[in-house]
Amino acid sequence: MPELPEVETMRRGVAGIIGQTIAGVTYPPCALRPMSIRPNRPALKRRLMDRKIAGTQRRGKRMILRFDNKDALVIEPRMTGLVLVSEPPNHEHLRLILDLEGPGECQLMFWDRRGLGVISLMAETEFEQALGPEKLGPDALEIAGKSLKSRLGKSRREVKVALLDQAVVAGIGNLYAAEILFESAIDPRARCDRLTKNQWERIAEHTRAVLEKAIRYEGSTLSDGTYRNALNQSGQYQNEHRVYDRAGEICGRCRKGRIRRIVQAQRATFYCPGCQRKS
DNA sequence: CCCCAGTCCTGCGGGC
DNA sequence: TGCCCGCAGGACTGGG
Repeated sequence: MPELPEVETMRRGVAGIIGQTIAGVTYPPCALRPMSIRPNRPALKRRLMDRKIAGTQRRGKRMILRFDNKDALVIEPRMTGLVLVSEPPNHEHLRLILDLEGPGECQLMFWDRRGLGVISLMAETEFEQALGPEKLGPDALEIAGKSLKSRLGKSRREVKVALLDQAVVAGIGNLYAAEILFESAIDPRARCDRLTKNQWERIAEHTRAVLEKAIRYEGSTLSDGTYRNALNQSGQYQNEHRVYDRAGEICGRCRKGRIRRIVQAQRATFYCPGCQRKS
């Protein structure tokens, strides 16, 4: 499930496309539900043709291609979407191919098994509305304790649920929320309004540290094997998980607690009852 | 403001 | 052995 580290890994993996020009846009035949594309397919094709890729960006869990005319192609992989410059896992779930022309020319592909992903081409004003500070909080790689405290300090929400809110901080999903709170030694059920300044600082610090380390490991490929980098290779961070998907195991930090799985906001949460505290 | 359940969707693994 | 159901969860929506 691509969260910030996986999307950042995809972005870095396609660095070679910068400077190339879109010479072809194709939507491969797909018996399954097509990936959602805005505007519609013919219009997207028309607006993409002959555009030069000026750069790539990432905002939270979204990857962005910037063009010479300031248009932005915003890619939200959601659960199973991949951005690739090599052979996709299969052709059945291939949704879009951009033929690129220029030095080191290649094909840029979007593959999405479940088809929950979204691709949107936006002009500048639309982009600023859709990805602006109203919709998305600060990027998780740059989050500060102060910012978390000012946004959540009076909230009665449980801290783990609040960290998944992209308007608070952009880029954290279910997996990394669990790992960040483990490293911060904070109980995921703790109420935001009961956390101290020091605890917010710890959360911010470990958010950056966990995500940076996960980027170095090129993200997490879970047992379903879906997530791959731009070259269709697995990530390695799943081997570093301390709590996620480790229910029943003895905690590697306190060596006493057993990792528990609970449900918060209809999502699985993993934590160590031995060393993650509410206050 | 926040919560909850439902929606989209496919593949897989547990249970019978 | 085979089949069916439930689960996986990112973003969003409508009702409370």
